[in-house]
Amino acid sequence: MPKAPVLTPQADDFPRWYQDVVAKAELADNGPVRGTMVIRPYGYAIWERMQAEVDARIKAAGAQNAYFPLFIPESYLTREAEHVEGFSPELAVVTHAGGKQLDEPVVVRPTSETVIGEYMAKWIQSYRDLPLLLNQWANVVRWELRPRLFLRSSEFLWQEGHTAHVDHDDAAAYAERIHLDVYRSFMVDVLAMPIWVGRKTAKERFPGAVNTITCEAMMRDGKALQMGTSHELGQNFARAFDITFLDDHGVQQHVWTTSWGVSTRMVGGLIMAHGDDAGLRLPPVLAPVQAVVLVIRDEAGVTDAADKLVAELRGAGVRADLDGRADISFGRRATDWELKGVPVRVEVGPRDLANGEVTLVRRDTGTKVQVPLTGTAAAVGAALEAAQADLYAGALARRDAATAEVATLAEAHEAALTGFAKLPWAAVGESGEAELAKSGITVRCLQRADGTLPRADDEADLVALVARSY
RNA sequence: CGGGCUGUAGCGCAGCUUGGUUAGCGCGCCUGCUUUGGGAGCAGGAGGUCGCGGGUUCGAAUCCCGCCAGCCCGACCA
Repeated sequence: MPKAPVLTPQADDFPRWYQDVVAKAELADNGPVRGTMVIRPYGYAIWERMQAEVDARIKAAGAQNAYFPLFIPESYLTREAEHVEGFSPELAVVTHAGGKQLDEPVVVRPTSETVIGEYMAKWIQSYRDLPLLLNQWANVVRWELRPRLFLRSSEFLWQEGHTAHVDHDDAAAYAERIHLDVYRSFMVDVLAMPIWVGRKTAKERFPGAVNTITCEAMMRDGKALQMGTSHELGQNFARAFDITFLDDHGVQQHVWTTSWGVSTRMVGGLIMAHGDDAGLRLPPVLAPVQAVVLVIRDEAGVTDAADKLVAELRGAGVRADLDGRADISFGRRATDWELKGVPVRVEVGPRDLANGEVTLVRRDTGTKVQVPLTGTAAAVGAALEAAQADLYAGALARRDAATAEVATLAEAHEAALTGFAKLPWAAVGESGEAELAKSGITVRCLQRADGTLPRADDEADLVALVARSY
């Protein structure tokens, strides 16, 4: 009899598989308040790696980090009509504090356009103060009825950028720049995830935005996940918060603002885009631990050799850790590292050492090769590079195989059972969008025929990408 | 908010129909010995207000009533 699988196989029950991975790879736990999430050290290490990579890109795009308060006066939210309408169902509101009822209730930020707008108004006087490019790393609260760890929780962690510009074109260009140079670059180069970049339909747009650009990724069950968004807010918030500047002709004008964010949801996306029946598969560029050196048995100088290997790998710039827990069976430890998705395992045992070699195992492919002890660092480096490329190629192949180009709504329905459908936006329209919604299918984004970003909803010959989504 | 289901050890469950010893099983946990090249084996051990409250009964995890909580499906979201 074969052993029971470590995880529920994806093909049996994908959501169950997801929960199993989150639990067994020790990524997160449910918090005591329904919908809240405890991020465990390994899950948080993944998030910290994401933060580091995204933060560096944000700074390269010229934005600076700052921090705004968790509590926002309720009145701020109500100043922008669409914004308050969009968020009010999921607001957590503090009515009592300091032992008494508050004169004005305070909301826990669901996003910070409003507070930041208030301060932009204070700080911006002249066109010389523009553009103002701010970002903050923070937690936000959006009360959720149907929570799922990482994908949808009542409190989550994210980065939210908020910028102000002299005119529409500068704002639009910056929102697009962030989307491509920060988000797409990060998702493709670090997460090894292919994504569609497109424009949200009016129905799917951020409350208060005039345009929302999205990164849409496909999970291994064929469903879509929105991995990040950038919004052009036009002058909506500038008017609501009176953010004005004196232009170079001495004329007072409202600024044009943008906002953009990615969250801990990306951890969920990463799990579901790459994970397999043995657990997580982390792309090497992201992985908190890129290589684990595993002592098979602590005899004949094996531990010493393993220690040296770890030091050598670290010297070569590899994030390497030692697993010298020789009191736990080899098989158990091997499965644990597979669950955690560590890209490369270097196994060292007496037999290897006797031959002057080590066993190198790739997590993504499962391939095992013997390499000379003296060439380990180089072999690990090569394996990491190959794994990064192969994970991307695999995800891209799966996505393209599960994306059908169709012509009609009926065909789109069919295709969305297993993946994405691409069809002319003209064949969908707002009525078609409502029709699809009845089956739980949404228009993920609109693209031009060549895959580039549309400048307007009513451009001719736009293509709609539709799918079921998380 | 409407419909369906479930509450028994950290997790997953059996037991309930037909009330009756000390409430079991798997995983996990602790101790010891033997193990360690794919989730170890054996032996011993710890761990429970059976969701909560009431009722029926000599006796309730089991039957009855009420409550509470959670899960799944229909309107929104990073």
